[in-house]
Amino acid sequence: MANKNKFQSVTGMHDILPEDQKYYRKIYDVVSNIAEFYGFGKIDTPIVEETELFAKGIGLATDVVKKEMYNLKTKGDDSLSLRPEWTAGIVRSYIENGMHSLPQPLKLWYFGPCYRYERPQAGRYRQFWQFGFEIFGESSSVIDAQIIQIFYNIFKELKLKDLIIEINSVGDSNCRPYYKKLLSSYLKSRESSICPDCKRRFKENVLRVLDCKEEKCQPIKTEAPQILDHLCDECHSHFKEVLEFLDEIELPYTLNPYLVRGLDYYTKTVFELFSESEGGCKNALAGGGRYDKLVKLLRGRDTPACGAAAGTERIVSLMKAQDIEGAKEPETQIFLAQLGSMAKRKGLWLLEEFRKSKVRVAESFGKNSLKAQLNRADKLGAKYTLILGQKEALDGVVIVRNMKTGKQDVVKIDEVVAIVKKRLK
RNA sequence: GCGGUCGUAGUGUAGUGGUUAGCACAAGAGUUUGUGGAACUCUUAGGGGGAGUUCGAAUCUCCUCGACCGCCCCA
Repeated sequence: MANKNKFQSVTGMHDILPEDQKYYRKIYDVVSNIAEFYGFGKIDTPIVEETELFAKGIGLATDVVKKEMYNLKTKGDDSLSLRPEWTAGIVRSYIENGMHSLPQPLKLWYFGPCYRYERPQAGRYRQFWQFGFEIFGESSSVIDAQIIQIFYNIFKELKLKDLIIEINSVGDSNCRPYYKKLLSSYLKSRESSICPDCKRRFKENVLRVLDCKEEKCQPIKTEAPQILDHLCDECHSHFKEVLEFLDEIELPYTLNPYLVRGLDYYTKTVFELFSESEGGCKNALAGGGRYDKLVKLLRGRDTPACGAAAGTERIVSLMKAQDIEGAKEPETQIFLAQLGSMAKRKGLWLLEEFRKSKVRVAESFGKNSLKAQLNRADKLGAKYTLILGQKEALDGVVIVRNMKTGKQDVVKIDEVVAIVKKRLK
């Protein structure tokens, strides 16, 4: 503990305060509207799953599973993990709930926190919110394009600038093993000239060498055999079709033959979305792809699937950097000020009358000075302040003060709701 | 897991070995106790934590915690 007298949030996790909620709400609104339009059903899965689900689904050798999971043991000696991403859990749910017997393709979306034990950094947290879309039971390439389109549309609707899609194909079990061999033998011949990290990658996950940013590895990457040249017929035509769809809907993409993702379950299409604007966040805003083998791997029926996820914190920070507004806060138009205990009681009652008529009224019942209450009303930007004092309470009236002009009218307390409603129009 | 920068009231900052640790904003109370947006007064509240050096540490050293930024990896 950093300070024995104070608690603080744990490393890499932070509060989302009221002032930031508008960004999250805006994102949620846009995402849920789009999900609804495209016919996705919302799903929530538990934050905790069996460790083995992730190990098997994401891949034992991946960094996410090997060193970034929050693992815990229960009293019953079960090994559980906080979800580092949603897909494995959703696939589990798809299988467990027999969703294969629902009309296919089955479309699901989600929005919620994930956990990864990593070093916190720009756009990276140990607790972070992801939203994502998954489509099960459809192998057609049009689905891949549609998933990309959905994410592009979400970002477009959020007014994020300079969006770019990077796309690649990582092949499938027919062609990827062969390509890996090819790449390995190529790299073996150049092993002396690659960076130390790549030497390690070469052993652990050859494909990741393609992702290296080291200067000295670039020429080696350029001359390396590219997976796109070695896709099997099926993967090749699938990928070609995806690109044709993207051309058709005029999405700005670039082929990135070096794009390989860190989760093992991908087959065929993989992609990431970025914003290339100033304040340049090199982090992907969203990433995903096709995972045709995952459902079967997790002991379900052989079911093709495709999906992607986006990082909410990264989007929020980009929105701030690009001066994009969050969801609009409701305005405070009416403030109810009271003086004296009798007025306070009447005020409590009057507030309920307003609530029943769906008129938002702010108040500060805890304050006793009228001055302080008017001050608050002013700061909240109220158009009218209703003043209810001892005198008014006795007479059954309320003073309606126009905050702009300072003009005040005395109206009957039974009519004030209707009168205020009228004035606000 | 590895490297770099940093850590003073709620926020933003000043102060480089001895100061009542200063300022601004915010918050709260008030200036004829029933009238806001100005001014003024007052109040709340501070050197991340722990050790060490020293007569004396916010200031120097070490450890630790945290934040930010890279690497790795990812959303």
